[in-house]
Amino acid sequence: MASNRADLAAMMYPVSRALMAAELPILRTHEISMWGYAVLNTLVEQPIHTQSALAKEIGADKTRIIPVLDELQERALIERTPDPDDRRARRLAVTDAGRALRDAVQADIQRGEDRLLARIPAADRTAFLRALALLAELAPEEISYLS
Amino acid sequence: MASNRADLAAMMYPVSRALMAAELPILRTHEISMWGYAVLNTLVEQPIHTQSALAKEIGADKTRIIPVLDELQERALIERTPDPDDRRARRLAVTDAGRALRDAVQADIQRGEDRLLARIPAADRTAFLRALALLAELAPEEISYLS
DNA sequence: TATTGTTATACTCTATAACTATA
DNA sequence: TATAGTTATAGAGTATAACAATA
Repeated sequence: MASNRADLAAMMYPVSRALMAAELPILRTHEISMWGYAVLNTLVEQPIHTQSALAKEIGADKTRIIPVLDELQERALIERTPDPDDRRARRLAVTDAGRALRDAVQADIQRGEDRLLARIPAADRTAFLRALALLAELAPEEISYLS
Repeated sequence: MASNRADLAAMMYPVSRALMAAELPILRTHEISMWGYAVLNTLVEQPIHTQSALAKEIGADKTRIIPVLDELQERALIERTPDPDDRRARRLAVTDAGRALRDAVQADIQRGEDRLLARIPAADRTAFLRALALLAELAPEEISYLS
Protein backbone atom coordinates (compact mmCIF):
# COMPACT_ATOMS: atom_id res chain seq x y z
CA MET A 1 0.00 0.00 0.00
CA ALA A 2 2.55 2.56 1.14
CA SER A 3 4.37 3.86 -1.91
CA ASN A 4 7.35 5.28 -0.07
CA ARG A 5 5.46 7.88 1.87
CA ALA A 6 6.43 9.71 5.05
CA ASP A 7 4.90 8.62 8.34
CA LEU A 8 1.40 9.96 8.92
CA ALA A 9 2.29 11.56 12.25
CA ALA A 10 5.38 13.17 10.73
CA MET A 11 3.19 14.80 8.11
CA MET A 12 0.15 15.65 10.22
CA TYR A 13 1.68 16.91 13.44
CA PRO A 14 3.64 19.86 12.02
CA VAL A 15 0.69 20.83 9.86
CA SER A 16 -1.72 20.82 12.78
CA ARG A 17 0.73 22.83 14.88
CA ALA A 18 0.91 25.38 12.08
CA LEU A 19 -2.87 25.42 11.78
CA MET A 20 -3.22 26.15 15.49
CA ALA A 21 -0.58 28.86 15.30
CA ALA A 22 -2.47 30.41 12.40
CA GLU A 23 -5.61 30.56 14.54
CA LEU A 24 -3.97 32.42 17.39
CA PRO A 25 -4.10 35.95 15.89
CA ILE A 26 -7.78 35.44 15.09
CA LEU A 27 -8.50 34.18 18.59
CA ARG A 28 -6.64 37.14 20.05
CA THR A 29 -8.72 39.53 17.98
CA HIS A 30 -11.83 38.03 19.52
CA GLU A 31 -10.17 37.94 22.94
CA ILE A 32 -10.65 34.26 23.51
CA SER A 33 -8.24 31.41 24.19
CA MET A 34 -7.88 28.19 22.25
CA TRP A 35 -9.43 26.22 25.11
CA GLY A 36 -12.22 28.76 25.47
CA TYR A 37 -13.03 28.42 21.79
CA ALA A 38 -12.93 24.63 22.07
CA VAL A 39 -15.40 24.78 24.96
CA LEU A 40 -17.80 27.04 23.05
CA ASN A 41 -17.54 24.79 20.00
CA THR A 42 -18.46 21.74 22.06
CA LEU A 43 -21.33 23.37 23.92
CA VAL A 44 -22.81 24.70 20.70
CA GLU A 45 -23.43 21.11 19.65
CA GLN A 46 -25.27 20.28 22.86
CA PRO A 47 -25.35 21.22 26.55
CA ILE A 48 -23.24 19.00 28.78
CA HIS A 49 -24.13 17.81 32.24
CA THR A 50 -20.76 17.72 33.99
CA GLN A 51 -17.45 19.51 33.65
CA SER A 52 -15.68 16.16 33.62
CA ALA A 53 -17.64 15.09 30.57
CA LEU A 54 -16.75 18.33 28.84
CA ALA A 55 -13.08 17.92 29.67
CA LYS A 56 -13.07 14.42 28.29
CA GLU A 57 -14.89 15.59 25.17
CA ILE A 58 -12.25 18.16 24.30
CA GLY A 59 -9.33 15.99 25.41
CA ALA A 60 -8.35 18.12 28.38
CA ASP A 61 -7.80 17.40 32.02
CA LYS A 62 -10.77 18.32 34.22
CA THR A 63 -8.56 20.53 36.35
CA ARG A 64 -7.34 22.46 33.36
CA ILE A 65 -10.63 23.78 32.07
CA ILE A 66 -11.76 25.27 35.37
CA PRO A 67 -10.10 28.68 34.89
CA VAL A 68 -11.37 28.60 31.30
CA LEU A 69 -14.95 28.00 32.45
CA ASP A 70 -14.58 30.65 35.14
CA GLU A 71 -13.70 33.27 32.56
CA LEU A 72 -16.31 32.20 30.02
CA GLN A 73 -18.93 32.41 32.75
CA GLU A 74 -17.72 35.84 33.90
CA ARG A 75 -18.07 37.08 30.36
CA ALA A 76 -21.56 35.54 30.13
CA LEU A 77 -20.54 33.31 27.24
CA ILE A 78 -21.61 30.16 29.07
CA GLU A 79 -23.92 29.35 31.96
CA ARG A 80 -23.07 27.02 34.82
CA THR A 81 -26.25 25.99 36.58
CA PRO A 82 -26.37 23.62 39.56
CA ASP A 83 -27.91 20.29 38.59
CA PRO A 84 -31.00 19.78 40.78
CA ASP A 85 -30.75 16.01 40.27
CA ASP A 86 -27.11 15.84 41.41
CA ARG A 87 -26.03 18.69 43.56
CA ARG A 88 -22.35 17.92 42.97
CA ALA A 89 -22.63 18.63 39.26
CA ARG A 90 -22.97 21.86 37.29
CA ARG A 91 -24.74 21.83 33.95
CA LEU A 92 -23.02 23.69 31.15
CA ALA A 93 -24.66 25.55 28.31
CA VAL A 94 -23.60 28.22 25.86
CA THR A 95 -25.41 31.58 25.92
CA ASP A 96 -26.60 33.50 22.89
CA ALA A 97 -23.56 35.75 23.23
CA GLY A 98 -21.32 32.71 23.40
CA ARG A 99 -22.90 31.23 20.31
CA ALA A 100 -22.49 34.51 18.44
CA LEU A 101 -18.85 34.76 19.43
CA ARG A 102 -18.04 31.23 18.36
CA ASP A 103 -19.84 31.78 15.04
CA ALA A 104 -17.79 34.91 14.40
CA VAL A 105 -14.52 33.21 15.31
CA GLN A 106 -15.29 30.14 13.25
CA ALA A 107 -16.21 32.26 10.23
CA ASP A 108 -12.82 34.00 10.40
CA ILE A 109 -10.92 30.75 10.90
CA GLN A 110 -12.66 28.88 8.13
CA ARG A 111 -12.19 31.79 5.75
CA GLY A 112 -8.46 31.37 6.27
CA GLU A 113 -8.65 27.62 6.03
CA ASP A 114 -10.54 27.81 2.78
CA ARG A 115 -7.71 29.82 1.26
CA LEU A 116 -5.32 27.09 2.36
CA LEU A 117 -7.55 24.31 1.09
CA ALA A 118 -7.69 26.08 -2.27
CA ARG A 119 -4.11 24.93 -2.80
CA ILE A 120 -5.34 21.36 -2.92
CA PRO A 121 -6.65 20.34 -6.35
CA ALA A 122 -10.44 20.30 -6.23
CA ALA A 123 -10.50 16.64 -7.20
CA ASP A 124 -8.60 15.71 -4.02
CA ARG A 125 -10.05 18.32 -1.67
CA THR A 126 -13.40 16.79 -0.82
CA ALA A 127 -11.88 13.32 -0.47
CA PHE A 128 -9.28 14.80 1.88
CA LEU A 129 -11.90 16.45 4.06
CA ARG A 130 -14.05 13.34 4.06
CA ALA A 131 -11.15 11.11 5.10
CA LEU A 132 -9.98 13.58 7.72
CA ALA A 133 -13.46 13.80 9.21
CA LEU A 134 -13.56 10.00 9.33
CA LEU A 135 -10.27 9.83 11.23
CA ALA A 136 -11.31 12.65 13.55
CA GLU A 137 -14.45 10.78 14.53
CA LEU A 138 -12.50 7.74 15.67
CA ALA A 139 -11.99 7.48 19.40
CA PRO A 140 -8.32 7.97 20.32
CA GLU A 141 -8.21 4.37 21.53
CA GLU A 142 -9.10 3.18 18.06
CA ILE A 143 -5.87 4.69 16.78
CA SER A 144 -3.49 2.05 18.00
CA TYR A 145 -0.85 0.00 16.24
CA LEU A 146 -0.86 -2.86 18.72
CA SER A 147 -2.81 -6.13 18.45
CA MET B 1 -16.95 25.86 0.03
CA ALA B 2 -17.23 24.74 3.61
CA SER B 3 -20.31 22.58 3.92
CA ASN B 4 -20.62 22.88 7.70
CA ARG B 5 -17.38 21.16 8.54
CA ALA B 6 -15.36 21.30 11.74
CA ASP B 7 -12.22 23.43 11.83
CA LEU B 8 -9.19 21.80 10.26
CA ALA B 9 -7.05 22.17 13.36
CA ALA B 10 -9.82 20.77 15.55
CA MET B 11 -9.89 17.67 13.37
CA MET B 12 -6.17 17.28 12.70
CA TYR B 13 -4.62 18.02 16.05
CA PRO B 14 -6.28 15.27 18.10
CA VAL B 15 -5.65 12.78 15.32
CA SER B 16 -1.96 13.62 15.12
CA ARG B 17 -1.66 13.42 18.91
CA ALA B 18 -3.21 9.96 18.78
CA LEU B 19 -0.90 8.95 15.93
CA MET B 20 2.13 9.99 17.96
CA ALA B 21 0.84 8.16 21.02
CA ALA B 22 0.37 5.05 18.89
CA GLU B 23 4.01 5.24 17.82
CA LEU B 24 5.37 5.34 21.34
CA PRO B 25 5.15 1.61 22.12
CA ILE B 26 6.91 0.84 18.84
CA LEU B 27 9.63 3.39 19.54
CA ARG B 28 10.07 1.96 23.03
CA THR B 29 10.50 -1.51 21.57
CA HIS B 30 13.34 -0.20 19.44
CA GLU B 31 14.67 1.83 22.37
CA ILE B 32 14.59 5.16 20.60
CA SER B 33 12.87 8.43 21.37
CA MET B 34 10.53 10.37 19.09
CA TRP B 35 13.18 13.04 18.55
CA GLY B 36 15.84 10.41 17.93
CA TYR B 37 13.65 8.83 15.28
CA ALA B 38 12.96 12.23 13.73
CA VAL B 39 16.70 12.90 13.53
CA LEU B 40 17.42 9.55 11.86
CA ASN B 41 14.57 10.12 9.43
CA THR B 42 15.97 13.48 8.42
CA LEU B 43 19.57 12.34 8.08
CA VAL B 44 18.53 9.37 5.95
CA GLU B 45 17.40 11.83 3.31
CA GLN B 46 20.73 13.64 3.27
CA PRO B 47 23.63 14.55 5.56
CA ILE B 48 23.34 17.94 7.20
CA HIS B 49 26.13 20.39 7.81
CA THR B 50 25.14 22.00 11.09
CA GLN B 51 23.11 21.04 14.13
CA SER B 52 21.16 24.27 13.83
CA ALA B 53 20.04 23.35 10.34
CA LEU B 54 18.94 19.95 11.59
CA ALA B 55 17.01 21.49 14.47
CA LYS B 56 15.24 23.84 12.10
CA GLU B 57 14.47 20.99 9.73
CA ILE B 58 12.67 18.95 12.38
CA GLY B 59 11.05 21.95 14.03
CA ALA B 60 13.00 21.75 17.26
CA ASP B 61 15.11 24.19 19.21
CA LYS B 62 18.86 23.75 18.67
CA THR B 63 19.38 23.34 22.40
CA ARG B 64 16.85 20.58 22.60
CA ILE B 65 18.41 18.12 20.20
CA ILE B 66 21.84 18.12 21.78
CA PRO B 67 21.16 15.34 24.30
CA VAL B 68 19.41 13.46 21.50
CA LEU B 69 22.47 13.72 19.25
CA ASP B 70 24.73 12.77 22.14
CA GLU B 71 22.88 9.54 22.66
CA LEU B 72 22.57 8.69 18.97
CA GLN B 73 26.29 9.21 18.60
CA GLU B 74 27.08 7.09 21.67
CA ARG B 75 25.03 4.30 20.15
CA ALA B 76 26.85 4.76 16.82
CA LEU B 77 23.62 5.52 14.99
CA ILE B 78 24.94 8.85 13.72
CA GLU B 79 28.36 10.40 13.19
CA ARG B 80 29.33 13.92 14.21
CA THR B 81 32.44 14.93 12.37
CA PRO B 82 34.13 18.33 12.74
CA ASP B 83 33.76 20.38 9.60
CA PRO B 84 37.27 21.17 8.27
CA ASP B 85 35.92 24.25 6.46
CA ASP B 86 34.31 25.71 9.59
CA ARG B 87 35.73 24.46 12.81
CA ARG B 88 32.70 25.67 14.77
CA ALA B 89 30.37 23.28 12.96
CA ARG B 90 29.86 19.54 13.16
CA ARG B 91 28.65 17.62 10.15
CA LEU B 92 25.93 15.08 10.78
CA ALA B 93 25.39 11.79 8.99
CA VAL B 94 23.53 8.59 9.71
CA THR B 95 25.51 5.36 10.00
CA ASP B 96 24.56 2.02 8.48
CA ALA B 97 23.30 0.91 11.87
CA GLY B 98 21.26 4.09 12.15
CA ARG B 99 19.76 3.57 8.74
CA ALA B 100 18.88 -0.03 9.58
CA LEU B 101 17.23 1.02 12.82
CA ARG B 102 15.16 3.72 11.20
CA ASP B 103 14.08 1.29 8.45
CA ALA B 104 12.95 -1.23 11.06
CA VAL B 105 11.07 1.37 13.08
CA GLN B 106 9.44 2.85 10.02
CA ALA B 107 8.32 -0.56 8.79
CA ASP B 108 6.59 -1.22 12.12
CA ILE B 109 4.98 2.21 12.21
CA GLN B 110 3.74 2.13 8.66
CA ARG B 111 2.35 -1.37 9.12
CA GLY B 112 0.16 0.06 11.87
CA GLU B 113 -0.69 3.12 9.83
CA ASP B 114 -1.72 1.01 6.89
CA ARG B 115 -4.25 -0.78 9.07
CA LEU B 116 -5.64 2.59 10.07
CA LEU B 117 -5.70 3.89 6.51
CA ALA B 118 -7.61 0.77 5.50
CA ARG B 119 -10.64 2.29 7.24
CA ILE B 120 -10.69 5.02 4.62
CA PRO B 121 -12.49 4.01 1.45
CA ALA B 122 -9.90 3.25 -1.23
CA ALA B 123 -11.37 5.91 -3.49
CA ASP B 124 -10.55 8.62 -0.91
CA ARG B 125 -7.33 7.16 0.49
CA THR B 126 -4.84 8.13 -2.19
CA ALA B 127 -6.35 11.60 -2.54
CA PHE B 128 -6.07 12.00 1.22
CA LEU B 129 -2.41 11.03 1.25
CA ARG B 130 -1.67 13.23 -1.74
CA ALA B 131 -3.35 16.26 -0.17
CA LEU B 132 -1.69 15.63 3.19
CA ALA B 133 1.73 15.38 1.57
CA LEU B 134 1.05 18.67 -0.21
CA LEU B 135 0.18 20.43 3.05
CA ALA B 136 3.16 18.85 4.82
CA GLU B 137 5.52 20.24 2.21
CA LEU B 138 4.37 23.81 2.78
CA ALA B 139 6.61 25.88 4.97
CA PRO B 140 4.95 26.70 8.30
CA GLU B 141 4.94 30.38 7.33
CA GLU B 142 2.81 29.57 4.32
CA ILE B 143 0.08 28.38 6.66
CA SER B 144 -1.21 31.75 7.77
CA TYR B 145 -4.67 33.26 7.79
CA LEU B 146 -3.51 36.85 7.74
CA SER B 147 -3.07 39.07 4.68
C1' DT C 1 -16.93 3.70 48.57
C1' DA C 2 -17.11 6.54 44.43
C1' DT C 3 -17.72 10.93 41.98
C1' DT C 4 -17.96 16.27 41.16
C1' DG C 5 -15.62 20.27 41.38
C1' DT C 6 -11.72 22.63 43.24
C1' DT C 7 -6.97 24.01 44.79
C1' DA C 8 -2.21 23.33 45.35
C1' DT C 9 1.67 20.95 43.88
C1' DA C 10 4.89 18.49 40.94
C1' DC C 11 6.42 17.34 36.61
C1' DT C 12 7.50 17.60 31.65
C1' DC C 13 8.49 19.95 27.80
C1' DT C 14 10.17 23.97 25.62
C1' DA C 15 12.35 28.41 25.07
C1' DT C 16 15.72 32.02 26.81
C1' DA C 17 20.15 33.69 28.44
C1' DA C 18 24.75 33.33 28.82
C1' DC C 19 29.16 31.22 27.68
C1' DT C 20 33.24 29.40 24.65
C1' DA C 21 35.17 28.82 20.26
C1' DT C 22 35.43 30.07 16.00
C1' DA C 23 34.33 33.09 11.77
C1' DT D 1 29.98 41.64 15.08
C1' DA D 2 27.89 37.31 14.15
C1' DT D 3 27.42 32.28 14.29
C1' DA D 4 27.96 27.06 16.01
C1' DG D 5 27.60 24.39 19.79
C1' DT D 6 26.84 23.93 24.68
C1' DT D 7 25.07 24.50 29.49
C1' DA D 8 22.14 26.26 32.98
C1' DT D 9 18.03 28.50 33.98
C1' DA D 10 13.38 30.08 33.59
C1' DG D 11 8.92 29.64 31.76
C1' DA D 12 4.57 27.51 29.87
C1' DG D 13 1.73 23.84 29.74
C1' DT D 14 0.18 19.69 31.71
C1' DA D 15 -0.76 16.06 34.96
C1' DT D 16 -1.02 14.32 39.90
C1' DA D 17 -2.51 14.50 44.77
C1' DA D 18 -5.43 15.90 48.11
C1' DC D 19 -9.57 18.10 49.74
C1' DA D 20 -14.85 19.18 50.70
C1' DA D 21 -19.36 18.22 49.24
C1' DT D 22 -22.48 14.95 47.59
C1' DA D 23 -24.02 10.46 45.80
